[in-house]
Amino acid sequence: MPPGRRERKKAATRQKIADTALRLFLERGYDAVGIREVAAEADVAVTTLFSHFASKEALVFEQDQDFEQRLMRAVTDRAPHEPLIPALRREVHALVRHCTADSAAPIWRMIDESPALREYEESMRLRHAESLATAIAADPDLSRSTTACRTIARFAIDAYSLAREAADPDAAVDEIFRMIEAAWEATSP
Amino acid sequence: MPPGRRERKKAATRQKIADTALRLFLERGYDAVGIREVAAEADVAVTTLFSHFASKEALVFEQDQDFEQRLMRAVTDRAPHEPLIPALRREVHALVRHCTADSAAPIWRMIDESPALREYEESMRLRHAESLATAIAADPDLSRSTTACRTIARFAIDAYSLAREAADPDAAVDEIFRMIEAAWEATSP
DNA sequence: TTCCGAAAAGCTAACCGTTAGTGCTATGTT
DNA sequence: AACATAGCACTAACGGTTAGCTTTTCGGAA
Repeated sequence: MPPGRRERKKAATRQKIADTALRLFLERGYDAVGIREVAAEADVAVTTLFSHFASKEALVFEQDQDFEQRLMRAVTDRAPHEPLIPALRREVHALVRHCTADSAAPIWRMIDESPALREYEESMRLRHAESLATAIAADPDLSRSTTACRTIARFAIDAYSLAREAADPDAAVDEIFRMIEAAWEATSP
Repeated sequence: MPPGRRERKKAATRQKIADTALRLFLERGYDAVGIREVAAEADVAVTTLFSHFASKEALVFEQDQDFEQRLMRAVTDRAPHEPLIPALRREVHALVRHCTADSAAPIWRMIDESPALREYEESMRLRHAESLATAIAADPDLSRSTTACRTIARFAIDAYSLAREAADPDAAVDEIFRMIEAAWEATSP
């Protein structure tokens, strides 16, 4: 059954809000644009805006679920008997490249300049680390302690976060993952 | 010259605000107590409260600078030629014990129950990691890359954060630091 | 001692993100 | 055709935070 008119309209409203918000934020700065302004420009009521997005920050990180699912799939969908760490490294490489692409630069500059957005992203990363830890703990090939799984998941997210800020992001991913590889091997029986 | 009356009064006001806030928060819940209420109970104006504390959350994490300085001193004040990782592990052990002591339990329960406080603490941890990374990078005995220093600092903070939530915090610190030790050795030439 | 400049504290009034309450309108279903 | 419901709008408010301005209090110089 194809999506009905109702769902299409809802999706369109959501998209229009997100597009309008991002445009205004990039034009005039995140902090300088109020929620009431975004709603007016998108021609919706403030309450409608908040029925689509849980907070002002969520307007910026619209597709953060992609991020989370890609990390988990890097673990669950990897080839049989492929070791964990290289699979994770490959995915983190891809994510970092995606974030450091020239087209994404203005958005990340905006995020860096707003403490509220930075805090929100930090919080998001922790959620992602928890999901990743669950995926790792669920793999029967690995069978490490809960603490080891959560630790490696945090380390992988740290790699993403640190590499994004490094002068040479690609090299930073490799450098950090050499450390993560050693940490992971230190947990095997 | 000993501190004058002015500074003593200022410190007393600050302390009274912090004590009142913590008492009210523990009695009736962080979210259930408003800033105006804290100010009234401490007998100060709201603006005075905000001249002493940057935010409502900062009322709870009053002495977070202690935390930051203890971590940095564990690096800078360690015995000559003492390796880095054991010194860090010792300090993280102490910090975790301090936070998981019975007397601190109600405070951490309150923090766990409030998303705003959790986010604030996450943000604090990142700041602490940056300070720690600076201290590590400044040690001439170590001479690792900037990325390696920042990575190890993050890992140490992760250890603190993860161990605090583990069933056996002491054992978790040891387990995670075995991983950190391996990661650190993977960076030596 | 007296007086001045500055720091601390106060008051008012607002801004901004967010939510509850209520009702209207369009859509999918019977 | 009629009903149930999801989406949206509007108003009004709440709570954290800040700007602007006045008053009090202290430290030191005259």
